[in-house]
Amino acid sequence: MKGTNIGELEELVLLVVANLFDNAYGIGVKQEIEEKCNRSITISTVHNVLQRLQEKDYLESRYSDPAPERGGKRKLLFRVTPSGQSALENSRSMRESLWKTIPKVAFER
Amino acid sequence: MKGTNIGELEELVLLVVANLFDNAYGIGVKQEIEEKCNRSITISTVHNVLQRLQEKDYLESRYSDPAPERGGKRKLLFRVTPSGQSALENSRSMRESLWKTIPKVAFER
DNA sequence: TATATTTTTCGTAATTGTCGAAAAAAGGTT
DNA sequence: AACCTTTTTTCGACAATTACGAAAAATATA
Repeated sequence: MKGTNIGELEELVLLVVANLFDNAYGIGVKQEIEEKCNRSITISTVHNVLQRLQEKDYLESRYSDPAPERGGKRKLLFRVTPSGQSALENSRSMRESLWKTIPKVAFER
Repeated sequence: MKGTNIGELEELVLLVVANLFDNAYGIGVKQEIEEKCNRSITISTVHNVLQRLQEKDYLESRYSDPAPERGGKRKLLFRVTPSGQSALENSRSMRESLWKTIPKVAFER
């Protein structure tokens, strides 16, 4: 079922957009993922995911004014929607409840 | 990069296997996902993921004795490996640390 | 042997994850 | 103006994961 589920990378990007708040555009997200998550990712991948999340209504976007710097093109800034917030909260609480009921023996050797 | 990441469904199945501990075989996992997670999934999908997780060394398996019931075929029982446990703990702590730093404004309207 | 039941394996299609290269937009150079 | 450099987004393609239906295997019972 398309659009109803949320993939692993999609969830990560959603969390990073929430963190960056008003600097959440492609390159900002890429850098945050590489620094905070110690995971390499290309800018194309980030943009692809951002766009898909917007189509799923988990993100919304607007253009910033162009920055007065060399190459300072306008940025496409993203923000988590209420649906996006719910999706995040749902996966979090689902996983937490599963963690809580794991019997100790499951991880004994 | 194949085998290095862990998908959303893979993580869920890993958590469910840990929960079921010594009843973690295909159908048990399917039922647990449908009941606890309120998510429908076919048995083929579950088996596919179980197998891939074993190839990634996040699960190990052994055959049970056949059950003395009509159709009681031997079950392929799964168990989370130390690598699997690490993978689970890593994604959990990564996400938790991202949750902690989300500014309040990010979810304000 | 034939049938019904439980479980796993196989083949295939849709969605998600991934990247390289091209296109756009802006400021600086000549 | 014409050209180059930088920042950023868009496009096109392919790989990995997610998802099913149908077939095969193994077992008990008739």
